[in-house]
Amino acid sequence: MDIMNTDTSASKTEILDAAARCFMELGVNVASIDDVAHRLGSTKGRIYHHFRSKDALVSAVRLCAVQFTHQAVGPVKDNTLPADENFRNMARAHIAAVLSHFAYCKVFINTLSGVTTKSLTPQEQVLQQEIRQATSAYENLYRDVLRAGMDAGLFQDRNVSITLHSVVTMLNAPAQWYVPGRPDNEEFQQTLIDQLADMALGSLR
Amino acid sequence: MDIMNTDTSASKTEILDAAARCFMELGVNVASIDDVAHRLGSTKGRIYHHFRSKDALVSAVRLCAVQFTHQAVGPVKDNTLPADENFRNMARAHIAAVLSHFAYCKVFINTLSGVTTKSLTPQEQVLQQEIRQATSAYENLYRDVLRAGMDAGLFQDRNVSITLHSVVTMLNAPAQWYVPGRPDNEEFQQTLIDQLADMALGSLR
DNA sequence: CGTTCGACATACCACGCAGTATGTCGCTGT
DNA sequence: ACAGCGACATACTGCGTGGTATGTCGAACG
Repeated sequence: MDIMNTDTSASKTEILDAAARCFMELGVNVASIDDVAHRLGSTKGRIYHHFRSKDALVSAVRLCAVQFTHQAVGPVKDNTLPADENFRNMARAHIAAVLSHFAYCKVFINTLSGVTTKSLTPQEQVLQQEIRQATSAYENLYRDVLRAGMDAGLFQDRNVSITLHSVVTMLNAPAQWYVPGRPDNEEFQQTLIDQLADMALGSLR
Repeated sequence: MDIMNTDTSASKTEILDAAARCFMELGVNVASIDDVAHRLGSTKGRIYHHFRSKDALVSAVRLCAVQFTHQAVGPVKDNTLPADENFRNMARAHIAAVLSHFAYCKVFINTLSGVTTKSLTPQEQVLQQEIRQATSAYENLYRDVLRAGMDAGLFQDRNVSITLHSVVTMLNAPAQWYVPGRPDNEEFQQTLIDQLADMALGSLR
């Protein structure tokens, strides 16, 4: 009777996929709910049945982006490894995740600023806080490794916040310029993963 | 009779400053023309007298951002220097420029994606093209140095596009997270310039 | 087999905001 | 002193869009 939880969940993720793509292509503010619905071959009713508001939909997409990367990087993190090697593995997993869930990640980084949507309902503020919390949790994965590397003398001893923000931004950079879909042989993505991870690691030592 | 060119120019830059701040604080799409006008103590009439449309105003702000950094970095570039030293000077100048013209640069990086404002007037497309051209010209400053450094064996031999995009994104990163205005002693900004430039350089070799 | 309920579709409203048409005021040239 | 123009202010409109209220339809109950 109630494995239809899977049904609603499937419908939700389908909506999220369409929303992520619309927001990616048109921009979060330009894309309308009707645009998302039209891509689904549906109408607004379906979306507003699953999400309270447009902001809620956007927040859901952003939260997914964080969860995707976290789920990709968390498992490969291994603190028994030397910090530099550990970091490289994490960086590679992160970049691969960004490429896999491109639309979500692009929306996420494009909404990092300008979310000052003034007076939002308490319901919304909770979601925002949830995202910030998830983001912080994810960043702390790197904060650990950076501190360990600095203590071990493997990384330059720099301001941790500056280092963290700079390196994470660099790892997210493909979401800003990479154009997916092209005759884009898998090979280039591997080159991208290899070289960008090396650059990120190089920026630390 | 016509040094009032200076007058209109002064009024325009005043508008641009207000627009950059509004767009930075509220987001480009959320901020309305009326918001910008209100910040100036004026009305829409003044803005629409100097700019054909809102998109034209946004484009003007973005173009200013590129010009600011170009004017800051161009003069310090010295190809007689070894590539690594040359790059470091350019990076430092770039970061300093980002901090100086923070609002403009923040708007610029926040509008890097999502400018697919579908059917825009030819007038607008010209502006867009002008911005892309200026951006390319600026990026070519770095492309030169990267190639020179790779040829000289000072930098790792990597895909130039990947390297360029990654490094420039990293140099622009402060526009995404840095919060100006705080009890922010000048000292931190110097630390930021020093350490971020070092990281960018480190990512190359 | 009637009832209920979830998952949407349809039709509609309200409003914010870009853009415009028109008015006003001060300066400048002649 | 009058014409003309530049630099705005004021008042107004139209449309896009977020949100809602209501209808429909099929599938799970009992």
